[in-house]
Amino acid sequence: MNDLLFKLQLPEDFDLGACLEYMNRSPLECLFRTDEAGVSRMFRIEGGPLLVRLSVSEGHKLSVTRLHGAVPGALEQEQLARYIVEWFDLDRDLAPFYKLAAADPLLGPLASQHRGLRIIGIPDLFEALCWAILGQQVNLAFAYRLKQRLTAEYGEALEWEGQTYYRFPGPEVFAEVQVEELCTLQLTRSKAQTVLTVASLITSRELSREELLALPSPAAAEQRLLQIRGIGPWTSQYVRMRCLRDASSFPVGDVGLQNVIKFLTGMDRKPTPAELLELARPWQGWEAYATFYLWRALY
DNA sequence: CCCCAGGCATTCA
DNA sequence: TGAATGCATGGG
Repeated sequence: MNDLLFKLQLPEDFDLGACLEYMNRSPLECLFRTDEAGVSRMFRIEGGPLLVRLSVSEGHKLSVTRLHGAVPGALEQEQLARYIVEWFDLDRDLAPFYKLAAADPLLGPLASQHRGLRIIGIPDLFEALCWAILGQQVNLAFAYRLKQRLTAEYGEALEWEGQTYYRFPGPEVFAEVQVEELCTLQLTRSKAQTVLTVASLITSRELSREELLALPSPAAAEQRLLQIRGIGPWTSQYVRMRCLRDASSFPVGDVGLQNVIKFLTGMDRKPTPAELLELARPWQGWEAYATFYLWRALY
């Protein structure tokens, strides 16, 4: 079928291939499917599920095509476009980042090697919070497994051409769910409780992405998130980075980041948060991008 | 059996 | 305010 819905003009310093490499890092990823030249993802619009594929087309444009499902109206296409802009951070000018990276011994090689990679966002607040919560203090493979189970159990599935596509469940799905039920998916009690707390806050509109973005500063948004039990510094900084699109967010507690720095600098131990902050001084304003690129050295 | 993983809450000085 | 400790779970 392959209906072209619309095209988005891509910014300079965008390379879909570099983004796909990152997105392709786990075979357990269940919320989108990458191929050599693009990525497909399921959305839900008024008319039902909609399967969309993104790929690059002539003139440095991103083509958005409908593979299957409901036909989006003009308004829905605008929402979809907005989602994609946030997903790939398309409206950010990366020139300043590459300028500082070129002068940085740690970032320089990574910036050249992955040039055009952007922070792959998680525009939906509930999904972003859940992903961070699931990822607390477990290895990444297990975090993906937890997300996969949660999605398969509570999300929405769509079969098309022999593949299954999933959509992450909305927070309202968890209204009647008990902690014990989530624990059967191998979430710890604490993770299960935090997921339910967040689901309830978002469903009742006590918490929203719009509200967080409307706060005076990203730091204020972080403070707001920290008030929620089960959400600590790492989770709130991670959400700032992946959902609120704050390029200056710096998850210093991140063990992956610590390990990369240890590896790249040849330290015989992991750096302390204080040492990381010192190291990150030249990255002022771009700490999240620095972190994202540094993560690339891990896989 | 031990250590680690894209932490958090609690306690104690 | 900040360091130390307990905690929960699977993987290697």
